[in-house]
Amino acid sequence: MKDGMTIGDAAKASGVNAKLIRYYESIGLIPEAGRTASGYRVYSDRDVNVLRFVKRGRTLGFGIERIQKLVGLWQDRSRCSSEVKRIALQHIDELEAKIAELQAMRDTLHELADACHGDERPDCPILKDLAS
Amino acid sequence: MKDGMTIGDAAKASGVNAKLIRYYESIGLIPEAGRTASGYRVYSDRDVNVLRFVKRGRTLGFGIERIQKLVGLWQDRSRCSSEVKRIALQHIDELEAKIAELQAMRDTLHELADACHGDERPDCPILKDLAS
DNA sequence: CCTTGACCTTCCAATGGCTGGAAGCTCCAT
DNA sequence: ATGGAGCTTCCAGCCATTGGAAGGTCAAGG
Repeated sequence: MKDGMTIGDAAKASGVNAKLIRYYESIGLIPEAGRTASGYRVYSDRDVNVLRFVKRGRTLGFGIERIQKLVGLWQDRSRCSSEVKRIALQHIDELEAKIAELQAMRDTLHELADACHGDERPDCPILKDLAS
Repeated sequence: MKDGMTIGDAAKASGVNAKLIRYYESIGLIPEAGRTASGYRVYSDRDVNVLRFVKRGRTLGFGIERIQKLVGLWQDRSRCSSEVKRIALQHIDELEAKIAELQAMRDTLHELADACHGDERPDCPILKDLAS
C-alpha cells in the first residue's frame, strides 16, 4: 500500500462512502480501481479528486449520466466551456421545472390548510379538495 | 358486468391507468376489487372515487402511505379535521425543505453559469467549482 | 362457427441512486 | 493465535411507477 489508499481511506478523503464508491465503479461512473495482491481496491489522490468531483456534482443535483459527461469534459483539456455551460443551463431548467411543480403543490396545500379549521370537527376543505 | 366496470373503464373514469390500479391494489392502498366469474376485476363508481382521491393526493405530492391515512380519515365520519390538517402541514414542511434544496442548487449553478464564458475556450468556472 | 383484435390476467424486470445485510477473506495489534 | 476492524462479493430493498411477455376472455364481423 505504498502510494495508495484503501477504499475506506478514499471514502474518508472524498466524503463518498465505500459502498457508494463500489457502486459508482460498478455502473462505470468511475474507472475500475487497481487491486492489491489480496484483492483490495487501491486508490490514489487523483482518484479521490474524481470522487470529490462526483460528490459535488451530486450535491448540485446532477444525475449520474450528466456527471459522467462532466467528468469527461473536466479531463479533456481541449474542451469547450460552452459544452459545460450548456449542460449546466439544461440542468438549471430542469431544476426550475421541479421547483415550480413543488411550489404549486405547496401553494395549493397552503390554501387548503388555511381554510381548514383543524379542530375536532370532521368538516375539512382538504379532504373536500382531494375528493373532488 | 351489471353495475360494475372493467379496470379499463375505471382507469378512464379515474385518470389512473390500469397498471397502476393493479399496483395500488397489490400494495394494499386500495381494497381488492371484486371479480367476475372469469377473473376480471370489477369496479363501482365508489371505487372510482377512491381512485380519483388517490390521484389527486399524488398530484399534491403526498406519498402512498400518507394517502392511505388520508383515505382512512376521509372515510371516517368521526374524524377530526385537525388530524388531516396536521398531515397536510407536515407535507408542506417537507415540500418547503425540498424546494429550498433545489433552489440552493439552482442559485449556485446560476452563479457559476453566469461566470462561465460558454465559448470554445476550455477555461470554465463550473468545472473549477466541481473540482474544488 | 371461427377469427380477429381489444381487453383482461399474472409475473418478472427495470428505472435512479443509493443503502443494508450476509457470508467470507485479510490485515494488524495484542 | 485470536480478535476485531476492514475488505470482498452478491443479493435485496427502497419509492412509485412503467414495460413487456405469455396467456386467457370477450364481442363483433365474416
